[in-house]
Amino acid sequence: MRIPLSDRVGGGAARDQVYLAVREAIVSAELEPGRRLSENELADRLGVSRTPVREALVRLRDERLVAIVPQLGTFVTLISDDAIADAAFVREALECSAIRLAAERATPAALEEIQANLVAQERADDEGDHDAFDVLDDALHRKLCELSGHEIAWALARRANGHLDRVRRLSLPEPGYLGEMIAEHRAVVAAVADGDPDRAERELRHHLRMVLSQVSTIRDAHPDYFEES
Amino acid sequence: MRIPLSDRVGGGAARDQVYLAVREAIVSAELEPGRRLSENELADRLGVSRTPVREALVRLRDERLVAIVPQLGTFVTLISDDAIADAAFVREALECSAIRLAAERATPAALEEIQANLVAQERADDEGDHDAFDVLDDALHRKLCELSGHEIAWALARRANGHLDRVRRLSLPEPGYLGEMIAEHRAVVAAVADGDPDRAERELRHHLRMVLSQVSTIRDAHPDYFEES
DNA sequence: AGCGGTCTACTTGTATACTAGTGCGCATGC
DNA sequence: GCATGCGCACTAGTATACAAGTAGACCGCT
Repeated sequence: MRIPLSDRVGGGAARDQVYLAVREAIVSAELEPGRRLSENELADRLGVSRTPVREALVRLRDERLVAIVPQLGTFVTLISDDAIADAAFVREALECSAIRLAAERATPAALEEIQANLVAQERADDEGDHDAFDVLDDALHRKLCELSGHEIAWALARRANGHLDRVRRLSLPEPGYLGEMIAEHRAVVAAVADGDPDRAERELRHHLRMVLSQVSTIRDAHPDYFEES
Repeated sequence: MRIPLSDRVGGGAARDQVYLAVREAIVSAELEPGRRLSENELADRLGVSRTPVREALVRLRDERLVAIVPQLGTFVTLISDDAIADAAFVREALECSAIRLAAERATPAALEEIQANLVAQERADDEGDHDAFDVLDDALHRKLCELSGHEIAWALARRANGHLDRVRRLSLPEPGYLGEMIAEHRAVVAAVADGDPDRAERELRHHLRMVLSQVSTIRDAHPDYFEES
């Protein structure tokens, strides 16, 4: 079982790879909400020992994606309205604060990079590549946070965003949905380019709340994934 | 060395106690910035094994209070202007968003509890009990976040706040400083009680920025604690 | 048949053993 | 005396062993 580090795919340590793998599995609902996990099973499946698995699970617990019950088991948390509301609140607070600064500090070079991202989003839309769009979406929001000088805003928002990410990944986008998202992105970016913090914040807040509108749809499609409130 | 759990003071697991103990030691500068830590030494000192120590250190790394360098050592981070700015940004974003909701949702019962806290703050000021004031200060901010319905705002703000906490704890308050703080607290609470989100946010933002004014003082007193920028 | 106690198999929490790698010091050669 | 190279002691990362506790199945009793 002792595998040299160099044989492991990816650059990071075992703990980080376990974290990424399990998080992706949870967010994509490959590990469905409510499912019971076992540190031993995960360790076997990923070819590592329990130690890095445990450290990864602790991080996921901080994100409320798993619940660890001593002497009983570890479970994928059910999607909860409270957790979704908290995630939305945190993300809105952090990103909207960040974008105000971004609007004041944006440089032409950065804006050019962002424009290229928007073009790529449209290409992903044309090709119907939903996964590529998600990656570009994240990259755009991250870039906007970077512009504020507080990259930590994105890191925290992302970490708080687990429950919302699950909703996003579960949703099968209706035709035209991506186009709508891109239009909102453009509106936000335009306000930043104009150096208008108030408008940028308003547009972003509107944009961030669009995702919430999908929650009820997903809830209807997968009631067993949700916590009863 | 195998100590039964019941013999350990406090209610939490070993990992949590290690976390609290080490965090307190760092924030109070008992473990001074730049100091090298050793998992083995900490484990011996606290009477536990390396495992819970490691898990605690990972959490502290997330808060940027320690830096873990593989195969080399773990170090208490130097206080950094960037980290302070990030902490202030995050705290301002989260708490100011929360207090807007708090101003809309505050109940008479909660306001009464907050008033009692303010009275206790004044008693602490009279008695010159700075530690008690810090506890009450935290309790007040936490309560205001709770009122918003997003307790997570306080949890995240606190976790992001490590570098600022160190500054706060290092500062020897000048006479009248606590009185000023209490006056600002009263102004914030009054705006919340009036149900005025805009004023509450403005007052809180002003209040949160006061702590920053102490940074340069501390930097002059302990230049070796700071990262050169 | 229905109920109750025990026992097993599994869980996480903690402790310890081992691996790979780094820096520092000391000894050796110049 | 000084520079260089080797070795030791210590580090964090990972693997494994042990401890404590829970749920559920199963067997015996009423």
